Amino acid sequence: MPRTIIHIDMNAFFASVEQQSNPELRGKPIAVIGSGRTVVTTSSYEARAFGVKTGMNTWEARQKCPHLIFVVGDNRKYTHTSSEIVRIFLEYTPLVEVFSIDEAFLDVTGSLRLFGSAERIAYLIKARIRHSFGLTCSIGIAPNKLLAKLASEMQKPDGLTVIRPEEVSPVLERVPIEELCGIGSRTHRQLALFGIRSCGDLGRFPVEILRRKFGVIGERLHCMGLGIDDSPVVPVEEAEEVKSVGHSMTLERDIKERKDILKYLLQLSEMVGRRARRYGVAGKTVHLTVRYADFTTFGRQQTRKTPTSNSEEIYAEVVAILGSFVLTQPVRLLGVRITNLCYQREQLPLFAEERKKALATGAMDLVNNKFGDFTVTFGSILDNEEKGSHVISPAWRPSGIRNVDVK
DNA sequence: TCTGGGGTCCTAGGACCC
DNA sequence: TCTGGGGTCCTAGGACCC
Repeated sequence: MPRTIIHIDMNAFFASVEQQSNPELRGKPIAVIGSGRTVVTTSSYEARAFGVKTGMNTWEARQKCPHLIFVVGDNRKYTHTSSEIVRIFLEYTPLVEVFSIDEAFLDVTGSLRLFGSAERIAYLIKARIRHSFGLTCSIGIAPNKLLAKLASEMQKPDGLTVIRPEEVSPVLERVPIEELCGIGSRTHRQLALFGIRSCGDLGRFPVEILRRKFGVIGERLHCMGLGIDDSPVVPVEEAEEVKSVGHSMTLERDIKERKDILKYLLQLSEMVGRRARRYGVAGKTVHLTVRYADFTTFGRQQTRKTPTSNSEEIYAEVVAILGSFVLTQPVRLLGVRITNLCYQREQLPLFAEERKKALATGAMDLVNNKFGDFTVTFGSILDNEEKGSHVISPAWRPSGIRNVDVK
């Protein structure tokens, strides 16, 4: 049974939302940033014309575009708008997968008869989003998620691209492999060593060699080259439960004093514990992440006898982990995460209620459950002068990171 | 003023038990 | 005394996504 999948990608989402909420910003080059040591999260198309890109630091962005306007991001605004947009999607199919705050997959196979065609649904959605929010999006229509996402990338902004089943092979023949979702810079480079450049090349390449080189990923790569993807569109209420909860922060300045480090670790432990308790989860394993001034990053973890969501217990584990090795450089970033999660619904009836409510109320809660925790307030921990950047990015691709080849 | 923060999945090696 | 193998859990790190 062939499916029809729509992928919707909001154009310059955060920047466009800001331009809509503040008319003075419309038509101008703006960049949404976090606070502290931060990078450009999203830039408006006017700014992109000057070469301002996601991931640039503010200094570099200013060099590219001297009259660039910096706007500190407001996650609440973005999650709210995102929720409202998902509400629109749900009017066309119940099968909506919220892929990120500005992207979604819709399986409209069962809605075609009612609305006429996938293109018509796409036009209706575009019109609704433009009318209600003044925002544009790029839409891809294809027989599966892999190809729908590829299609939506093809025309920006405000595009609509259809890849019909009979067009799959000829289209893939000329698409570079790095355009596919799932092929990052490392895999791209490894495949290039085999002389594989286009999806066509990838599909023709012997699968055994891919399997030997990449393990289970090899199989998947082969299918991707052929445009095969059977993964279903998973509505949020059927999505798997989260597997880890964590927070990290890049500090305003690199620090080496143990007491300063502990201060931030307490704050991070509290943030993690609080969120875990709200989700009704407890973790058996506690992870500490450290990034040094020179950007080398490593982690240490410790598994407890019993799971915990208690901030003090998490903090105690983190302190123990920190004591188990020697810091050799000033610290740039600290992170705390719990994994090996147990769900404690029976102990937290409130959570069950919230979950039920979430399922009933729809889009708003769905999105908030997935992305709504951006605005963490740290009640008891107030003396840390920096809170880091809490603007999450819809798409950040490292531009200047030095990758060291393994072999 | 070089380089964020939230996740998932996979691999590989070691400990430990039967 | 020696010689395996399977299974599971744990740890560290890497690749990928937004």
